[in-house]
Amino acid sequence: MTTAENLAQAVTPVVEDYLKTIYLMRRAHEQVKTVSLAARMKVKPSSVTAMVKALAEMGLVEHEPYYGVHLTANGERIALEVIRHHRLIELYLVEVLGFTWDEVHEEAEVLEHVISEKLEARIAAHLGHPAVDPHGDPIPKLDGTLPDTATRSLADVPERTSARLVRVCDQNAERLRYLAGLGVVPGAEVMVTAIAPFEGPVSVRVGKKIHALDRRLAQTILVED
Amino acid sequence: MTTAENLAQAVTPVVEDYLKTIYLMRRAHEQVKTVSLAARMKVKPSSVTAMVKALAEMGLVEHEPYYGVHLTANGERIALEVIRHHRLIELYLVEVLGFTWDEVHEEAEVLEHVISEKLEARIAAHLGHPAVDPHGDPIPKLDGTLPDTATRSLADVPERTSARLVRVCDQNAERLRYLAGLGVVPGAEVMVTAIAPFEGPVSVRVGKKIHALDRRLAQTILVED
DNA sequence: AGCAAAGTTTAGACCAGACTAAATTTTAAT
DNA sequence: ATTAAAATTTAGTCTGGTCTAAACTTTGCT
Repeated sequence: MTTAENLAQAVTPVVEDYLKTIYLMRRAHEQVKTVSLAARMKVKPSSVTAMVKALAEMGLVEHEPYYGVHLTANGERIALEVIRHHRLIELYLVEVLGFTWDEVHEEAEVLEHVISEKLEARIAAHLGHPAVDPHGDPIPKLDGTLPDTATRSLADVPERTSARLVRVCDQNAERLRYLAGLGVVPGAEVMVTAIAPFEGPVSVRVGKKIHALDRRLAQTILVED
Repeated sequence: MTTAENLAQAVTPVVEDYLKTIYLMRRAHEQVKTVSLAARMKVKPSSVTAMVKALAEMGLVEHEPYYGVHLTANGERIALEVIRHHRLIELYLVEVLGFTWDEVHEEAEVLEHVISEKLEARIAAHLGHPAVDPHGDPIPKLDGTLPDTATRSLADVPERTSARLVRVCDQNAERLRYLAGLGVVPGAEVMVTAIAPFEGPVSVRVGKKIHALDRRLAQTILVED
């Protein structure tokens, strides 16, 4: 505080969104560069340049041009808080208010920025301090830690092997409805019956039916290790 | 749509707040003039001038300088929607998540602008389509109507008469906690034991205890007709 | 090593919504 | 009828966040 950092800016919803996105991209082992961040945030690269500069001045990120952005401890704390809000809200909407898993992302996307810590606490308590949201995404703990979930995808399961689904890393509503229709949801027990060559589809048996899933889609579906 | 009104602006949270405030002030029979609206919105009068001009261009209000602002049909529709959100959220927080009535106003103040119509519907259904919020404030119906509640206040009840409390028109958290501590909440049955002269306090018996309430406070407490 | 493509930043504009300070208009009190 | 006080508006500035267009830097391919 000896330096002239008194000019601290506000952590607005937009700032929270940038931090959240940076966190999630790094977590997914993507490079967080101006262009890729712009694509994720649906803004132009020049807007990212300006915002990253502001975030750096707030002490929330560090930026190495042409290399990437990463969060400081403060930035990460905020990102995890927002992600915790998001995932708690998603689960609450499904468990308590009867939403389906394809409906909750958009709703949580705005609510995550405006709920108080008190409301967050009540929601968490009401849900019994859950570990994962309806998509199987882990919910950051209050202490700012985020446990890892499985990293093995359905496309990595050997043919003729069973696996229990734990997570679906996709927030497209139509695909989520499609998967739910097939019974492909966290918790389901499935058998991989075939994996076509040349990046072809992955066939799985759910109950008595067999469904062929596009390889890229199968890669977003994670199974228990 | 033949005129050049295609330049329609967005109904932002700030716009919603102005409309809501204008509605509530008129409903309370207050004049809605630049200065009084500025005081309510906690902005400077010049900001109100600018915003009222914008609202008028959007067709949401009409403004007669030195006389007052009033809502158009469209403006009123939006105002009532926001008030419906606000009051449903307040009740939900109390009934489902264990909030107290003094905690919910601030929370609802931001949530009211961001919940979807779907979430509003789920909340209303979950609560059984309630008529009033925790303060006894009526909840606007889906059809855009807002039933009146009682208009007689505790200060209008004759001495040595009983009355049932139906509404507390105060959103100050400390006063609400104070009143709750006395048992002065909607639904309570009280007896007015004395009304002091010269705008003096109103004494009420709640259960076995007698409490003296400031006249202005008593006037915010409405009783059944 | 040279050069095009890709990535990044700068410069300048815009919008919403607030502000201050100054001007203007209306009201109300003598 | 005058005039002081109150109310309102105008003019210009600021901030956060976006944009386009143009410039600049790095990377990577031949």
